[in-house]
Amino acid sequence: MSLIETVDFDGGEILSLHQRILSDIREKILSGAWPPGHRIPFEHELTDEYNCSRMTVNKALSQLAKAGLIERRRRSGSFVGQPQSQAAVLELHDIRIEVEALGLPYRYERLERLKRRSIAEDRALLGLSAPGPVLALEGLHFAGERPFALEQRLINLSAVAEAAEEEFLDIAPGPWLIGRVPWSEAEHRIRAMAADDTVADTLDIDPGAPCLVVERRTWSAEHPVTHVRFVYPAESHTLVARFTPSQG
Amino acid sequence: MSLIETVDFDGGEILSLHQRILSDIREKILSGAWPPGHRIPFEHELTDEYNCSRMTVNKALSQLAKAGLIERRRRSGSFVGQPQSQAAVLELHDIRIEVEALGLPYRYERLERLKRRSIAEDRALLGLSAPGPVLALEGLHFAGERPFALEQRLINLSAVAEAAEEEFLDIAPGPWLIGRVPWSEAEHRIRAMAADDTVADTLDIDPGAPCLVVERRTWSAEHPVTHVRFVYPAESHTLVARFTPSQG
DNA sequence: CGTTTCAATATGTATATACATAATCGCCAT
DNA sequence: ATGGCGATTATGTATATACATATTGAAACG
Repeated sequence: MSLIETVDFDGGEILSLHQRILSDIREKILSGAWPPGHRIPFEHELTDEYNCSRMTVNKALSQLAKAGLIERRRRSGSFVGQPQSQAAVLELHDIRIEVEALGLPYRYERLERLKRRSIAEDRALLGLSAPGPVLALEGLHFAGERPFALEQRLINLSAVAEAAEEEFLDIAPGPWLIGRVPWSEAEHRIRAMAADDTVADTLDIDPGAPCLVVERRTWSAEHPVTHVRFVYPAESHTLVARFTPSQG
Repeated sequence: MSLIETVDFDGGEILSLHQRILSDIREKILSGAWPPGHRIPFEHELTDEYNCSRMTVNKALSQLAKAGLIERRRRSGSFVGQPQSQAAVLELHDIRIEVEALGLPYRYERLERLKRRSIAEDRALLGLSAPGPVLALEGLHFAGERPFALEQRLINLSAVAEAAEEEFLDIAPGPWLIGRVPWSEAEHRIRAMAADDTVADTLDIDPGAPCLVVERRTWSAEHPVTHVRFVYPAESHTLVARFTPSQG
């Protein structure tokens, strides 16, 4: 028999001790068996219960604490936390993937491409303080024959110089940027908007029709990279977000 | 001098070794110094660099791996991951807090309250398979004198029996439920919608005006608890979501 | 009676060690 | 060549131990 035991139980899943402690406690909390405020067993008690070292218990509890499920207090013990503010994780996929998930053929078409020195509006959208070259793009994502989303994008050419050479005729800027910009932070704004005449015409919907607007500002290493606005006709799109007390 | 050293540097922040390794590596990845695919030093190399034990390095790297910043491969080493699909964290606050953040007085008013045996539509919204008692509520959240959001809610009375006794005259069901339902999972759907005549009248906007709709389904311990639909006039509300490569 | 001090306690961080396991590399026999 | 085999290597998981640190509760003191 090995020194490190793995336990085969229930569904036949193999869990490490660490994971078993984690899921046991999580289950107790999520089921309500241990309500908010309840003191969970001390580390040394769990050490006995699971017949393992304190380090193993400690790692599991620290993880639960980081996930916000429990709160740890020196000298007092660990307590089930109060359910915090609703925070949901929103997965924002590439539009190609969304369209193909619907079983429809995807196509991107460039409508406009303009290189210019940033005007005040560009700088506001990108969060730039000084003027510099930007690329303004407008394009349309199709699902089959129907417009699926309108994309209006600004790229900060000081941050992504190579973009100046790219035509973006039928490759969308999103996928192009991923892979070229290493890792980034982003801020998203989601709102509803009535289609103005131009947007309505482009998306082939009625003027004034409701649209879902998703705006994203992206930074890489503190430098503004891009600002993009996606406009979806209301019928074409629902964002789905999930909240599960972190599996952390 | 203590055995466990803490290091005081830069901004004067005290970081544990563990945290220092974490933030050093994160910085290298986010700055692009170590691009995606780059092999980061082996554990034993970092052990030398930071003059600490492998366990400490291992904990830090495992954490980065769980956060998705790096990918670990046995026998090969650890590598900077490809920036994954955009996932953003959406904080969905209580409406009272949102309104008060705007500096406006908040008020909730019940419009309707109906206890009934679930009809098919209720069960579809709640995700119930068998019929049972539900409470259907409709209420209006005010910011000052103006309607801020319309709330249409179903509560599964089999899961939250006490709700049957509550009038919800001027206390919103959201805050009431928090604290009574221990920990929960939720699914959110966000979309744009045109106000129909009833909604327009209630929210005091034009029929057909765009609205942002946020629907939330909540479970606790696998049991459906509540379904709620918030309808915001487009002007009144923007959701903000942030994505930062996990600090995990 | 209030305050100060101190020991006890539970968690926080780190070490050295041990063994497990998956993947890869090179060797060898076919 | 090539297909299998074993050694090597880097990570994965767990242990026992040590010392740090915040907090509490009780004892000692003015």
